Amino acid sequence: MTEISDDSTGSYHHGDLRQAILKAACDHLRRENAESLSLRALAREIGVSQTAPYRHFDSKNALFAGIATWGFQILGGQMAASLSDQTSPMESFMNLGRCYLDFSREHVEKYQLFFDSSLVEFDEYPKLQEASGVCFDHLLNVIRLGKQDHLFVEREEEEIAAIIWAGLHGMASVLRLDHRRQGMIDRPVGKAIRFLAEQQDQTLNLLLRSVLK
Amino acid sequence: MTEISDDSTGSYHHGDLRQAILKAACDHLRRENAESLSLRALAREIGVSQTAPYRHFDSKNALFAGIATWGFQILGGQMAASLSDQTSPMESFMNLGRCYLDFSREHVEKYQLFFDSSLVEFDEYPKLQEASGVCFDHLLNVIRLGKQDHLFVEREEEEIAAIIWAGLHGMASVLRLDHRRQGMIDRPVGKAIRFLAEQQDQTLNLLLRSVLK
DNA sequence: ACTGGATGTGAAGCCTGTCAACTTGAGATA
DNA sequence: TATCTCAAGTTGACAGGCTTCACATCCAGT
Repeated sequence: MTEISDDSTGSYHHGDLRQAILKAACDHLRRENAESLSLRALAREIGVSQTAPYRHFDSKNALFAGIATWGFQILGGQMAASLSDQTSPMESFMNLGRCYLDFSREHVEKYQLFFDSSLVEFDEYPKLQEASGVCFDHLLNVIRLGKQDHLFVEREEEEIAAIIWAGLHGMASVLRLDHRRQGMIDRPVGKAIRFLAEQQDQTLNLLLRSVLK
Repeated sequence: MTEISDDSTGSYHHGDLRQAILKAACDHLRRENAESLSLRALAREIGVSQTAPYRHFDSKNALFAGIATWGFQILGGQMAASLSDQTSPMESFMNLGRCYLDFSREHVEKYQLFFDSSLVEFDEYPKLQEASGVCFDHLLNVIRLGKQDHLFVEREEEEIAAIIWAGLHGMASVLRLDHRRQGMIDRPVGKAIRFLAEQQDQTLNLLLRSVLK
């Protein structure tokens, strides 16, 4: 500590390698894809030895699980925040939906892992299950509020949650295609995707209609 | 051709290697995951040299694109079949939905690739775009029928299609989790998934409601 | 019979995930 | 202060994967 801490100085210990890896991995996933992500390349980029990441993640899959867990934690926080201003159940519902879609857009790389069971095996990571459970509970809670006001069709709360969740994920997935499929821009499917992107709020409203009384 | 064609006889040409690779790859994807699929292993399994697959697929990604294309062709066929028996637009709609969900269940490995842009880059494979376009057109056609009967909310047909498509994909995605997440079986989210699985038709109905007048 | 294009082979280069054994350094303890 | 301990990082190595290139083999049409 006698000198200014300097990145180029090869200090043996990184400081917060775990977080650095998570961040670098996310950056890569945004630019490239999961197939081409390599632990070695990440390590090189960060300026650390090839095997250093293994001190923090048991395997490449564990890294993906770590990213997903991080994602759910962020999403959970944003959901909680979006629900904090007390409003009607209906309003809360819309806020939650916007929150979910915003997250899926702003954290594409994390969101993608939520549903990619070829990269993340939920069963092996209790913390991941925990974090995702918290998010689902937020949705359930809003539905319970709505049920008190007899807003919804006569179904179990979990079922209504599942339908809304599916709808939101469907929207997120289709919207995601927007960035990638330039080739379809002139086809009907391209037009459809653009509609969804431009009229998100109204689509959210329609989605809600499906479970309203 | 003087002898009975015998698998153990090392005939230089395989006959239909391309199809054999597609099939073997699908088998693997059903059992394992995309990350662990290797062209070499496939070749070994089929009994052909490591590099033979490259005569039929430019790269591993091209193989995935090939599988996805095959998938869309099958789906397109099944959609067409499900629409062939003339019924009401409403009935057609439900048939199409069931058809989509059935496909996603019976061809998990192909369906998965439809939305996995880390494995398949749509823009690079015109045939893939073509095949997926055909499927989307089936959906559009049904919606046009419904519009003639003034069934739907006042929106462009592409927009209605996008909403239904998103809903169906959402359902398919959530249902897919059923197989994998044993650890969540006792959590609310597990209950939700089971609901969706057991009451598919009613959920489809709800989904439809969202775009009905 | 011949020839060209499609299909399959073998060797080689480069990269990756992962493991085992080693080193470093920062903070606790005496 | 001197030492101990242990998480964090390093080195080197192995097995296996993708992909390319030059070459071999077969089939179809002339």
